[in-house]
Amino acid sequence: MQSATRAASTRQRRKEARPQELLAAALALFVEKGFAATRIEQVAERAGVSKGTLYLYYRSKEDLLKAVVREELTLRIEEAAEEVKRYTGSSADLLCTMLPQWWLRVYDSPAAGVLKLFVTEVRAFPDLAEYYVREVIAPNQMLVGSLVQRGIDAGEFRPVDVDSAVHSLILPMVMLCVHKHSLGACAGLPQEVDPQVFIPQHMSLVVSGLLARRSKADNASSAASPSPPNTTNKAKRR
Amino acid sequence: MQSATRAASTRQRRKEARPQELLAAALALFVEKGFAATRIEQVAERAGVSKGTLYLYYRSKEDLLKAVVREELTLRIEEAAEEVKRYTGSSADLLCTMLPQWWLRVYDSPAAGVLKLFVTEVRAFPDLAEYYVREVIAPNQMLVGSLVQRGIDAGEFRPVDVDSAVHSLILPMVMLCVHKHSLGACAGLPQEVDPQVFIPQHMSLVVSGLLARRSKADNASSAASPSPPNTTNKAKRR
DNA sequence: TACATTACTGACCCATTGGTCAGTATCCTC
DNA sequence: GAGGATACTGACCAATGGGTCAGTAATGTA
Repeated sequence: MQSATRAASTRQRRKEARPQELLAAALALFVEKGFAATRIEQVAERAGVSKGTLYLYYRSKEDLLKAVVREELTLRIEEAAEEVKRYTGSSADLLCTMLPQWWLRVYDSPAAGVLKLFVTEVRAFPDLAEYYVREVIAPNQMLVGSLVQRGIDAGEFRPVDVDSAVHSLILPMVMLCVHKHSLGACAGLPQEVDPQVFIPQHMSLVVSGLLARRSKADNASSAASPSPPNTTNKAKRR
Repeated sequence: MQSATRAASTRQRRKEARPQELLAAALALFVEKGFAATRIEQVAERAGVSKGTLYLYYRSKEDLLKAVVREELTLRIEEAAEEVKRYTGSSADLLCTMLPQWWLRVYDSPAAGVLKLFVTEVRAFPDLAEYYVREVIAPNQMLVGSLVQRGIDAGEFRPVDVDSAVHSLILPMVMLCVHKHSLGACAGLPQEVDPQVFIPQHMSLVVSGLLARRSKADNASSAASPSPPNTTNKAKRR
């Protein structure tokens, strides 16, 4: 972006840097205005090149979108996989210390924007969906799910529905990222919760909910559920 | 919608029904394809009228969007307010039985679509943001927040950050609704969690997390937080 | 300085689409 | 069934924007 502002007078030849700069510009604009409402020329301008140049590096607007999503996500996935490998703590620790830290970083990274972009645009680009489920959702669901399952098997956690429990842990963070780039990005609003406070507290709440033995909440929840025994019948992971 | 399919041959005059039908058509298409990618003529066609007719009832495309959002949300808000008024149970009950039921209904209603539409389009239409915060977020945050606060004051709940706790309860449901109309609407994917199972279990998890006295999770969470005492210092609602 | 290579440009093409309006068909009243 | 009122239509207009390509200028080489 810096390079775009300076030296606008002279024509530059920087074959190496263009793709990244175009992707960054495209991500910012796609997240802000949505895919359809973003003009290819705006992307080019923001990246400091002309429209023609953009088409030198990406075949079409759609191509650009897919490149944006794939680039940022694969980056993030590799990073996460490596990190989990590096980690040597217990599984409860993983849930309560590593997950919050990881999401805090995601929240502050461009990946948060990609999440919003993704939510916004999947329906129009079904092959993105397939890719995302395979590369992002499935591994993460599996990873966190196996941690929860381990806790249940050890008798440490209540025998809850594992997939649901994973969603209880994860969905708020996803929503937080999405929110950051939708309503959260609108000016003049009282800013919402601080992720630094919310994320750790949320993990703590859910995990201590998982630990809790018999309590008032259990009765209340059974009363709420149309089919009380159901809560546990999917506890084993497929 | 039924009326749109039958009798396509004869021209119909139904001044009363048009606005609703146009809104319904617009909502469906806006949610599916996004605002910018939806053609006004598609909306008209789906509603069984011509483009010109649409402009008889709505001044512009943007006008139509705002009508869609306002209509569905104000409807939902009035309903919720009335429902809370009607309710006579305890506050813990409210959290564990009424909230899940309410969200289950939202999930199955067009309001879920509006949520996704909103997330997708707010940034482009800032006056929607102001309206939404005032009419939807603030009241709900206040309502659920006061329930949590009451629990804390009564010594029933741990002294957590109230706003964060509300988000822990609410965000997954919002995300679920958004998901339903983004990735969840893509064909050929293994369907995710069943809201019937997830929603009650989630409420139960979080509420029993709120109830829980000292447990492992607390220590873990303090370890995770960069500023351990912070977790409680915003407990009093503003 | 002359020439070749190629990264880059932006005027241009044309399909698309939000919005209009003169005209048409339906309904209502008498 | 004549005539007026109006809900409705769709051809049309002007503007927009994705994509192209003939031309330009920066760089390398001799």
